[in-house]
Order: sequence, then C-alpha cells, then structure tokens
Amino acid sequence: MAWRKIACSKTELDLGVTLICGQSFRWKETAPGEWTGVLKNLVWNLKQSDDLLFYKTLEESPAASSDLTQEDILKDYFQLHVNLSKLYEQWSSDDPNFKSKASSFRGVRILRQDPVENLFSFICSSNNNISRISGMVERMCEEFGTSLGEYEGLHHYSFPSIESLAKGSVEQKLRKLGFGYRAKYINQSARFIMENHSEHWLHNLRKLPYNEAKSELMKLCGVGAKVADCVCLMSLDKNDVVPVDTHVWQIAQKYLPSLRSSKTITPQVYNAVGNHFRELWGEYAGWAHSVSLHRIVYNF
DNA sequence: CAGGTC
DNA sequence: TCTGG
Repeated sequence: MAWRKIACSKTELDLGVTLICGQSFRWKETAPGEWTGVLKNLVWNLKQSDDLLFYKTLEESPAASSDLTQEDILKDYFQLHVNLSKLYEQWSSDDPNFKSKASSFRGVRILRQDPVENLFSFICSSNNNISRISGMVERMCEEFGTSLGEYEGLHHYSFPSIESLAKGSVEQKLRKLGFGYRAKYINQSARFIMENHSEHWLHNLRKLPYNEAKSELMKLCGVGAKVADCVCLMSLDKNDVVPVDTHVWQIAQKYLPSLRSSKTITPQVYNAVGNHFRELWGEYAGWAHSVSLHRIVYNF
C-alpha cells in the first residue's frame, strides 16, 4: 500500500523523539526513520520529512473505527491542533531555564493515548527502566491481546482489554513473563475496574476535573500519584499536569533550592514540585515537562 | 539502581 | 518488593 501524507512541520512534530521518549512503549524503529506500531487496532508505519508526515496501515480501517478517517486518527493521536511552536515561545519567554536548556529540542509532543494502554503500561513503569518496560508491555500484548497480523516478519497484537486482564489466571501468567510484583497490580486493578465500573470507565475520566480523575485512578492497586499523573497527562487531556519522577525531582532542585533538604519525594514535596512547574509553564505545563525531561533522560 | 507503590 | 544491567 502506498504512503499517504499530512502536512506537518518537523518543528511541530519530531516523530522519533516523540514516539520513543517514554510515553508509549510500543513503537519500534523498523527502518532508519521509519516507525511501526499499533494504534486503534491497526498496524501503522510512520515516517516524516521536513514538512510532511507519511503514514500507511497494514489493513484498511475495520468497521469499528470507520467513523474516523486514518488521517483523523493520527491528528488526534499527535494532537496536531496544538500549536507547539507557539508554546515553545511562551515557555521560553516565561522561563529562562527552558529557553537555554530545552528550547532547541523541537517537536517533542505529548501523545493523546488510549487510557487503557496508558494505565496498564505505566503500572509496569514503577521502579523500572524504559527498555524493560517495553519488553514487558510487548509480552503482555502477545499473551492477552488479539492478533492484528504480520508485517515484515513481525507479529502485531492489540493492547489487551481490561476484561482479559481481569481473569483469574492473569497474575500467574504475568509473573512467568517477568512482571514481578507488578503482575498482581495489573490483575487487581483490572478486576477492580470490571467489578466496580466498566470497560469504558477510564475513557469517561476525560470528562472529570483533574483532581477527581486523579483520586479515582489512585484507588487502583499499583497506581500512586506519579502513575496517576502520567495517565491524566497522556490520555485524559489534563495538559497542565507535571508527573514528578526522579528526573523531574533532579530538575526541580535547580528551580527550587528550598526543597533541596528533602531526601525523598514526600507527598508534600510531590505537590510542591508539580504546582511549581504548573504555575511556571501554564496551561500546557505537562508538555513543557516532557521536553525538559527528554533532555535529561537522553543527556543531549 | 532503574521515570514508585503498598 | 520483582528483575535485568
């Protein structure tokens, strides 16, 4: 199938960085500058030039998602309606530190992910590293997802439904797949959602204000403040949320010398750091955080 | 010790 | 606390 294209500047979207910077764990660089992954139960290939985003899918959209064109799916996923250059200007003018240290890393965007994939992937993220998380998520999809076909020798699977992760045998299977203590978190959270809510409950958290959505998420086993904030930012449209992890904590100590005395991230410190960056960077603070974080994690 | 949580 | 580097 031929490549199709969307007008999109590389300063608005840097595909490589955005796809592998630790938001989503399922994209792979299958050829230089070419990315393969699963989105809306379709296998996608993506690449870009300076002003175009190219895409193709393994199959045409199935009936279930035919109400959205594939172009709409991508525009929604990359949130292309958000003018990133304008935001960089704002962050640079409001924050000298951003301007000098982060503003040259253009095109780093927050994806608008599916909440189910986002939540269960980030339950895996605690006390863990990106390469191991990616392997775990892949094995979870192979074991509990449905096959979406084969492309260039690679099999692809949908992200598992909450129902499939709620079954009795799941914890033991995940432990065999190397999930450690996170196996129980995943199974218990899935079961809690199916027993108290429904498969669509997570999506509906998009309609709630940040604080309510966060406290709902934190009722789940294995979901603390940091994971809840990641889900709020990356799939529930809370663009001003800054998840505070060890890296953000490192950055925060430069901005907030008063907090240097704290050895660990207590709830008070967590909120102080998050609030600080939210006030500094404004409505899209979570997006600015991802740009800054990228610089730290990859040491550019 | 790694992008925490119970 | 699981597990891999």
